[in-house]
Amino acid sequence: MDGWAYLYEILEDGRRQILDFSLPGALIGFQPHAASELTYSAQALTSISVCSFSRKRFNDFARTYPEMALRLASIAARDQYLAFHHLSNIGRRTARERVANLLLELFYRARVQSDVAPGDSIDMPLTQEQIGDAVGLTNIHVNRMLRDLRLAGLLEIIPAVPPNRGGTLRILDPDRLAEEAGFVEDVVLDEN
Amino acid sequence: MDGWAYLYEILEDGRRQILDFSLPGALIGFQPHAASELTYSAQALTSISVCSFSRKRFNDFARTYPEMALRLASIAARDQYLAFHHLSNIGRRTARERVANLLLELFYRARVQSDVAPGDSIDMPLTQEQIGDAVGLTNIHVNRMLRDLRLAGLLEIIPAVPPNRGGTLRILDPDRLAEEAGFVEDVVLDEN
DNA sequence: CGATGTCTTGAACCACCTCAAGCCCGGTGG
DNA sequence: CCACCGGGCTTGAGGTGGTTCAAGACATCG
Repeated sequence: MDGWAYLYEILEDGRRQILDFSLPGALIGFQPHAASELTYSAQALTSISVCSFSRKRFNDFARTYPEMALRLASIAARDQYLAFHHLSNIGRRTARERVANLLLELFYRARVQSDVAPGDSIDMPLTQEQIGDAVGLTNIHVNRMLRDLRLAGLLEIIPAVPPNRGGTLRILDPDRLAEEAGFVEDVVLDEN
Repeated sequence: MDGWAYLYEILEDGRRQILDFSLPGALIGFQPHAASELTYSAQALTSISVCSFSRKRFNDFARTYPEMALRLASIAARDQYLAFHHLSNIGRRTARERVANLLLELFYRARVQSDVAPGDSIDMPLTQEQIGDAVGLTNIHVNRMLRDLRLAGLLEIIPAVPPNRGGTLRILDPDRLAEEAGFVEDVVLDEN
């Protein structure tokens, strides 16, 4: 309902992949076939407030209100769609494109759910290491890419310090950045 | 209902990312919010037979049979789960691990839906370039990794030649390969 | 029999990683 | 108040995993 979190998976040897970021309105942990355990988990980036459901009662509810179940399927499909875009991003783009793409995505996603003027800045409580783990890069290389993007006059980013402090992103030239990153805005459309 | 296909996305400049492989039983193209266009498409790898639904009638059907809608949500959630694993694979694993992981995943997925004995070989009508596009590598490097895995006595793979001809994969030592790839079998559980 | 597409291998290159050092800042304890 | 510490940012230098370029082999197809 409020705040940011991220979903991640840790590999055997400690490597971490961030799978998605959860902004207000997100549905996480939905897994109808109760048999299997989830192999990924979630971590809050800010103070967050959530609304939790009992899995069983949630399923019963969906069964009696099919419109609800369809909506559920719709949300899952959209999340999968987003995951597909992350796949293309990580699998086939350069480091620079990857971070630009991620930042644009977060920028627009943050904007749809809380009206922010274009060119404005948003709260983005991410550390460079987290950005790296989301796009498959080293924190160090993320740092260099951010520097380059900053020097190119495309964005301003002020770092997040750990205990809930700050972290701000301002996209100075959304169109040019989107051009460079091959970013398409529709990816991020509202889940309605 | 029969045959293999893959879902893929083409970037502006022609780079291709394969997002998922569709085996018999898969549900593809489900996108309830009819507004937006899909930015990815599908391509058959073999002769396939499919069963198609009108989107509207499908939604109506789900509305009257809520159990069906829930099942839909369940499938979508599972597909998302799979996409997450692909993200970890591409984002955080080495080339060798990536191809090993993909081959193991396909091997087990092919096995659950058509009973194949363990250690047996399966039809796998993939070209090395397609493997590369699925795991974010060059066809050339995929070739080297396959050679290494073959020389390590982990698998045998015979290539697929384009018009529906052949393509076979035999995993010689599934456990050792899974160990090396960090592969967990549950990922691939039946969608029931 | 040439054309096409894939597999295969070598050699050179480069994008990104690893290692290492220094900085800044906020928090903590003396 | 200051010394210290930890975590994140920043930058440099060197190494490497994977790419790019190039060439050849082998099958299938018309």
